[in-house]
Amino acid sequence: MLRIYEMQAEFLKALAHPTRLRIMNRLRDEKELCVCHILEDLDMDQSNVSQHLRVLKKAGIVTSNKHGLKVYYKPTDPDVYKLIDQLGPLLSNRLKTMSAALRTEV
Amino acid sequence: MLRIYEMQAEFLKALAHPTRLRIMNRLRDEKELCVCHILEDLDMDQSNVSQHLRVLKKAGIVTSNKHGLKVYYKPTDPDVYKLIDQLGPLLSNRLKTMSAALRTEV
DNA sequence: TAATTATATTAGATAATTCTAATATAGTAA
DNA sequence: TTACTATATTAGAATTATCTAATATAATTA
Repeated sequence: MLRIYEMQAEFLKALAHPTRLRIMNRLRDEKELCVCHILEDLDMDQSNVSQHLRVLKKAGIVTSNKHGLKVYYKPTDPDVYKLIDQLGPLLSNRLKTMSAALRTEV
Repeated sequence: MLRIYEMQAEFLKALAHPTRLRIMNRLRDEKELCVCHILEDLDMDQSNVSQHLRVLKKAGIVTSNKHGLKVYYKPTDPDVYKLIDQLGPLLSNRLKTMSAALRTEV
């Protein structure tokens, strides 16, 4: 029995959080980034960010490796940004449609 | 204050469910499809499917219109499939990486 | 009007996610 | 060894998502 939709849903769910999308955006174009630098941009609890990184890692979206005390994260597959970058046009189209609908309904 | 990551996350979250991905796949290449036909493929409770359709609609991913008793759904923006179709390669790459890792570790 | 059909909504139970706070671990340096 | 630093884990509370079952609504037909 194929569970492709389950796998797709798990992947999307792992991405579908503002903090995790922020982390992924921070990792864009970076070879890799240590947690200490990821933390800098986020202004969030260290343990919370650590938990979000775990979610991304469990879904296979990022990988990590340790050098000394520091742990470096990077996207497993840079193609994940092709997916993320589809969101921009989709959302702006949606806003356009909504505002057009507002205009005609008023 | 920009909430772009929140909007992106909401959109992804609305897609991130096996049943909703199944529905979206069913709607692919269709001009529009009535709930009765969507139900056919899913073998699920009618009210459950109706609730999933509501989630998709609230996120702006599908739109609906009523003709008589029937309600027809279609994707708001066909470009949503560009995003969905990125999942295939990402997941198969992930599987490849995992099976390679297994081979070297045994 | 009454019955039927297609779909939506509600209520409530269960499960999953998220956050905060506290604590644990692993590596480094004194 | 002890202290310190970077990161991870755990526990528990609060929130959100999901499913099932029951009911409601709106359009159609008899």
